[in-house]
Amino acid sequence: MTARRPTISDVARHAGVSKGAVSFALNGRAGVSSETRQRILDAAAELGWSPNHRARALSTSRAFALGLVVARDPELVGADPFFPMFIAGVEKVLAERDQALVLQVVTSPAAEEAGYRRLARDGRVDGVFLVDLREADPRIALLEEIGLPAVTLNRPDVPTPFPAVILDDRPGIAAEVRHLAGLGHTAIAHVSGPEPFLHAIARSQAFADAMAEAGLPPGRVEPGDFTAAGGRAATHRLLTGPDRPTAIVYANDVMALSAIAVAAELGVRIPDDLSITGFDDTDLAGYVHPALTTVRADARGWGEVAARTLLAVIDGEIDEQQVADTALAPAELILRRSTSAP
Amino acid sequence: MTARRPTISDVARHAGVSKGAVSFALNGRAGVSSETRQRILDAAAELGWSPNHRARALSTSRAFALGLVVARDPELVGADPFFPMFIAGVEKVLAERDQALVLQVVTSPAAEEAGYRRLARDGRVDGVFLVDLREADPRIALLEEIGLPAVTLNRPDVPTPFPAVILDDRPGIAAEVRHLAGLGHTAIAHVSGPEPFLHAIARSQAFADAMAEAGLPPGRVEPGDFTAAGGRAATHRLLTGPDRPTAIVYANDVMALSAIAVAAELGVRIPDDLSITGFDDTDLAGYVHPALTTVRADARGWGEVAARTLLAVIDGEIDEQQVADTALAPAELILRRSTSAP
DNA sequence: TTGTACGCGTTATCAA
DNA sequence: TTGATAACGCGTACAA
Repeated sequence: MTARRPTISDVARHAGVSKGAVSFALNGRAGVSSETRQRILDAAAELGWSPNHRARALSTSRAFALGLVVARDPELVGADPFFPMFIAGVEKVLAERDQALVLQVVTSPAAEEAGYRRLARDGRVDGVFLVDLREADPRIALLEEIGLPAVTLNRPDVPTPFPAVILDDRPGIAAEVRHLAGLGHTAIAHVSGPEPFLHAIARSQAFADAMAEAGLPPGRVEPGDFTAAGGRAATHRLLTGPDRPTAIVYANDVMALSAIAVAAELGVRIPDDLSITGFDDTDLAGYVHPALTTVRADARGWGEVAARTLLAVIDGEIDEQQVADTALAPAELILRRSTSAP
Repeated sequence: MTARRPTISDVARHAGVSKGAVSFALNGRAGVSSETRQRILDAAAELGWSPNHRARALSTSRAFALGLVVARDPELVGADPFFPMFIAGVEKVLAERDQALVLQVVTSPAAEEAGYRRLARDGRVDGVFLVDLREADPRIALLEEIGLPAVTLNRPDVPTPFPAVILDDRPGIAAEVRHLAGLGHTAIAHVSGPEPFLHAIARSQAFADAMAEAGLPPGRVEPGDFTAAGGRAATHRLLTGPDRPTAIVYANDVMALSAIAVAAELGVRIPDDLSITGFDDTDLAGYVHPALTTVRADARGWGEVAARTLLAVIDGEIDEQQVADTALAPAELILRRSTSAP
């Protein structure tokens, strides 16, 4: 027996009413008396009816799904605890609402645009999360053009019709610089993240601002790329160049962790000769020698709030004009052993 | 102007044929002469028609999407390069076929079952990837029950109707043990992955087998859990207990990397006093001190083959009875600096 | 090749 | 206000 799944018509027949009445009753809409409503609900329960998602999607022109397009190099994604945590947060909200998450991983800018267009053309999702915002991010205009709702993680540097869910990286970096300055460091350098990313830029900016606020001369900034290889190269330049810094603030943990090896090879002791700080608080950060002082953000909470916000936008609860940004608690400093007085 | 999207009826009208003819023509099916077919194709192109995914999904009862339910702790996912790589491989295949990937991250066994059931009930996906297979994995029976096609990554330890895509972990571990034995190590220990995972068990088994093959006494095995904390604890037990090993084979990189700190704290030099090997070749592995000897598998290729296989199962191209397993090249040894003669 | 029923829930229209 | 009827979304499949 194939046990055909009961449809709304079956329920209607069973309850002795029309299809339309069933739809109203099941969606809690006015238009049916409470007693027939109950009869319909009973019939539905008895038959074990559950809505056919595809039929609903067709008739309402909704996908009941949200999209996430990840354009980072997968190597880079693997070293970052952000994505799994963020997605776990998103998932928590979506599970409650019977929504799904459609994930795309793309490896080129062309594929990225194509990815969003395909998601929109096929009506695969009702909205998307815009992560890893870049300078003059072309996706803002793209999504406006194709009419796909979105929320951005942090605020873009271009006019945007989309609400932003903000988790400010800067206080974390500032706290690190203050911590180092408080220990007596004056020659503090920074290894940044890859240029186009707004969060990388924000961290660099926060570094510069915090240095100024601490009354210190601007520190050297070496470009990094969030990878271990990039962190190693940048660290090597800093430690072998003139005016060796006594502390380095890294834009992420992986780069900071790679510095431990460079220091060991060059005979530079951490933290005695060199203090280092990371960003992310990866699983490993607390289990290296010396344990890494870093900064932790609530990526999971970010995912939850972003998901709720995006669903609200889709449901029209948030006016696109009065873009209401939501701010989360900023990243917090985790003091460990990789920092000490110079 | 809302520019209603052209439907198949519009195309039919434009080409002066029936809806059915259009459907045949666009799907390259027989039933229309090649000239009317061309006329229809021209009309479709002129109107800028593209199929309405939702309507197609409803009438064919297909989702045109595949599912991936990740039941690992998100903390654990973040430290593992497997998922992003695997997903990138999957994505490559799906993009070509206009399929989507629906991702679910769950944090409890109950949520896991509910996740699969929801995916099936809502017809969200046409099939799923079964990753992180466990002992007597209940998902095999669950998926059979709900009739959701699947492919498993590696072969389960219970009867399965699903094809397996195999990437054997064991040769990688065996190569590590042979390498260490070749260097003269005899007291080799193993820090395993968490019990229920079949890949963790396979690695432990491979370790035991390789030790026997090398003519060595069975090495000590300490349970790990793939996390840095677990790796640290296990390493500490091994290095402070009796009969300290001269080499440790870890079931993953994160645990091996955490050993570097333990060794440093105990004054154990790597590799002089202790050789260590990892598994995964994470980004950081080559950038610690000393660089980690480990094993690398082609997770991206795994994703590609798994996706192709799953689509073939869904399309009925693979007979469920004659489960045809596909084997990929096993993981390869990456020799670096964390191993040397005892 | 054509015409049309079908998949299934939503919603506008209309009668009671 | 309650509820029935029918149109709608759009492509597929089968009888004619």
